[in-house]
Amino acid sequence: MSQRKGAAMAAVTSSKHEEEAMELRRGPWTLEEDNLLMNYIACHGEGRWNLLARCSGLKRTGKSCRLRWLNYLKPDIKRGNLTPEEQLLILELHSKWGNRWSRIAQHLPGRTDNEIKNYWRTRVQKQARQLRVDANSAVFRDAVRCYWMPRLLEKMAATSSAQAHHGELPLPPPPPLLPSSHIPGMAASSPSPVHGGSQPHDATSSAPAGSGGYGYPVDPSPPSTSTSGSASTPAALPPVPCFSSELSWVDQYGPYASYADLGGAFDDPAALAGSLGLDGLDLGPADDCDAVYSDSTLLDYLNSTCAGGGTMMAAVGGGSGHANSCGGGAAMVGSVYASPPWRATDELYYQAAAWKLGDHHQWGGGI
DNA sequence: AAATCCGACAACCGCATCGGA
DNA sequence: TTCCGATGCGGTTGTCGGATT
Repeated sequence: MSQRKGAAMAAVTSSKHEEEAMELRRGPWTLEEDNLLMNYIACHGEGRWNLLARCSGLKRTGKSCRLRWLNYLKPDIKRGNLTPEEQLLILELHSKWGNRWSRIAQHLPGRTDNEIKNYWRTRVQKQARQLRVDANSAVFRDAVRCYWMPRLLEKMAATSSAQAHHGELPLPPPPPLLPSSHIPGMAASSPSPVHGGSQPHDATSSAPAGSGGYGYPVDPSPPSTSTSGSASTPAALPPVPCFSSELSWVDQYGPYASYADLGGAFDDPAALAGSLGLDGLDLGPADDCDAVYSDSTLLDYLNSTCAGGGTMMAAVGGGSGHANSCGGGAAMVGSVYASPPWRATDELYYQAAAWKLGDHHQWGGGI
């Protein structure tokens, strides 16, 4: 091929591409386009998106058609706000897999990876920003696990009881749950500091390095005696329920048994919460609970529940030094089930208090 | 009432992976 | 084995509507 001919062909190709680019539509889809796409898929089925784009009369790329169908037009797409159950599931699965949105979406029927991703970015990361911590930091993961998730459980319980109150069908019982002491690495008497305990991760299940997951670095140090002793635990602090992202019944039902897989467990959140050792805990008034994941922020909640900076700073300044962060999922669960007063998120309390009092050096750095 | 800000969500882009020729 | 098109995935941007100033 001569250079001239090649140049000519290149010019033709270039102008052709420009022409195609000129013709291709972008931006929001119109009703007509939606109808065209739905009709075509009704006749020919999904897939072969480039062919679809060419043959359907749509001036869109195959990619665009696929995305529009999967994220918006597909009949089983569930619209509306994420339920507390779904939010809890997202938090749980993100702790397991990190930003594997499509994988997470597979466990939320009717929800798309895009929707879940947006939820994470707009809601969850917002909380992290307001706390001035990284969303993947241990402190924030503690906050999610120890505050947000229990409140979602509370919300589920409230919803459940409201439904029961309105005479709806009785809920099926939750599946039998093993006591934590029966779960390897979660025995109440063994506050093992080993990261992740004996969780049945498969080769692909661990969150990508640096991309989150609520896994904790190995922290061989036992809970600080200065904070684990009941005498030094600030009485003003409310009970802090903690549970591992690797919940016992997840282990029990297999490595990827999810909330959704458990079905009935979600339908009776009160029982579920009880099974997690969260019942009977003072989680605060219901509206407070609502505020955590809707109207207000996690920081608001921390501010409201931290019963006073003075108390907390006294705890910090009173010889406890630096409170431990969660020393590992198993250890943390152990701390809940075995009920030593040491609590994984004490540091968060202290840092929130420090922040309130203007000591930004105590805080984990801005983002 | 107008301007600005902000949150939510739809859509796009670049890259990776897969499968068939 | 290599190439190439199709598809999937995750990050990012654009747009819109409601809230706030």
